[in-house]
Amino acid sequence: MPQPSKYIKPLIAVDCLIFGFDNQTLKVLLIKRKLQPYQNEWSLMGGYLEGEESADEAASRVLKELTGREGIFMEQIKTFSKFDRDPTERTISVVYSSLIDVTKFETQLNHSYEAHWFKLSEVPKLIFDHTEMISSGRDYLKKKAALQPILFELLADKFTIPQLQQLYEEVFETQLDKRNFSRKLLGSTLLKKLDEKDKSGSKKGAFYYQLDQQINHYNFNVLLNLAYSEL
Amino acid sequence: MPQPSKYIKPLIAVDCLIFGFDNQTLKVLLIKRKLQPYQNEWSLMGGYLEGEESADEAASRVLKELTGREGIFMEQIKTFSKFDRDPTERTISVVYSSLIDVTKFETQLNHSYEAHWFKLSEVPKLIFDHTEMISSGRDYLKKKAALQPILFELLADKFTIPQLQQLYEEVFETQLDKRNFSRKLLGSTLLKKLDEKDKSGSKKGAFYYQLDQQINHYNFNVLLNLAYSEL
DNA sequence: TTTTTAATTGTCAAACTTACACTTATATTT
DNA sequence: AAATATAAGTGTAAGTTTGACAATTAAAAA
Repeated sequence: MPQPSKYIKPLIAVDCLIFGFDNQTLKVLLIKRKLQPYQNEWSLMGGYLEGEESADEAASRVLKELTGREGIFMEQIKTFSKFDRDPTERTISVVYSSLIDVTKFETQLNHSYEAHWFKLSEVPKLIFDHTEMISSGRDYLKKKAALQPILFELLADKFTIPQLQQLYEEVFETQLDKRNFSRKLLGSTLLKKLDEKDKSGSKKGAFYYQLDQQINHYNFNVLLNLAYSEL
Repeated sequence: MPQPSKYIKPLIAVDCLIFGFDNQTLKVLLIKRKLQPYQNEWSLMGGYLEGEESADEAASRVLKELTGREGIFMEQIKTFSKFDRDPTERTISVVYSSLIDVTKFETQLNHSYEAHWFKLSEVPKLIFDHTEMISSGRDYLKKKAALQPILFELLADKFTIPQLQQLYEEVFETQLDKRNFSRKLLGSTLLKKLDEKDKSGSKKGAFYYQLDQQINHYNFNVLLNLAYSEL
């Protein structure tokens, strides 16, 4: 049994890195910090572990507090533990990343946090090590998305091929040829074409697609080859 | 500023998941726990955060304590935080994974820990959630190795193509065709052939190779294609 | 009817993957 | 000294995928 004198017992925080896509740009959701010190500075949405909560549970709670929703895609990214990362009190923070469809949440956000979506290139100065958290999360997203079809979490149920391509271009910070892109995606058995068109982006309109149920039968190769040159 | 009453302040542990390869099998290094309770049960090598240490620093210290070495490849994998994961006292554990060359460390191990290498298929019952830690780490290793040439950390400076193939087969739990394997690897500009042969594995002997300095120019495609079908 | 805009689709050459089996170097055995 | 045993090392052809490239189409707007 450890001796209390030698071992530290810090506060445990969870911070939520929330990625969103508005069919144009990849964004992160930031809030104005409510606590002193650094009150009203921009930061990730966060909170402290309470009672018998695990970090996963705390992150779900914190995420629900901001978005009003449960069951949002969420993954643990990394734990930050430098001694003086929070000058107020020794705190270790477990960072989670969520992917959400911006349009679905625009109206539901808890307004008391003054949350705002920022383009990744326009993220303001953040408190503590939150800037580093974002770059860890961005890196994680690239690698994860190279191996699994998770970027669909950022899209609405129905989406168009051009929207999907734009998303991949944003995440991997690259340009893709649209002929090759749609050949790959449509050849993947991943997508189901709908009869409906999205007319918002062009006069001709682009057909909507949905993720096909059987994402199991999916051929990972498709995404790998899209992505590997950008990692 | 958080109120001490509402928020928890647990002990912070680090646990080291140490992978090794003996040119045959992928293994993990386990120790006999020294602390009560569960004394003498098998577990990952671990320790508690002390003083102003970050988790990275604590993990390095713990790893050095067991192996006698510094500068070993090490990465943070995941943080485990379930309420009752340690029934003794609320403890949150940050798990790290290391890759080491078994032969290099066989003799240097700190014997007071009674460390032992176990095949992944023969890991005994472990304390707490350490079994889950191993499976998280194994999963992480696959994904990481699919995107980056890290498995060389598990080999000696000099290694043969058959050894390397055996390692990839172990990590990805698959069989690979040796003609295709060597064609890919030798075509990658990743390896430099030496004049020396390893005669231990066969009568003919296999030429040694080394990692070429310029791992930057490396073509990730090589590893991706080796790996994607196994993820 | 014409214009404008973005969506959609095809081809060809090059590179890569997969499947498959014989030859070679060396130690060991006879 | 010759024969044998063992794992290392190597080649090829067919099929598939990639990457580079531009014309056509649908529909709204002028």
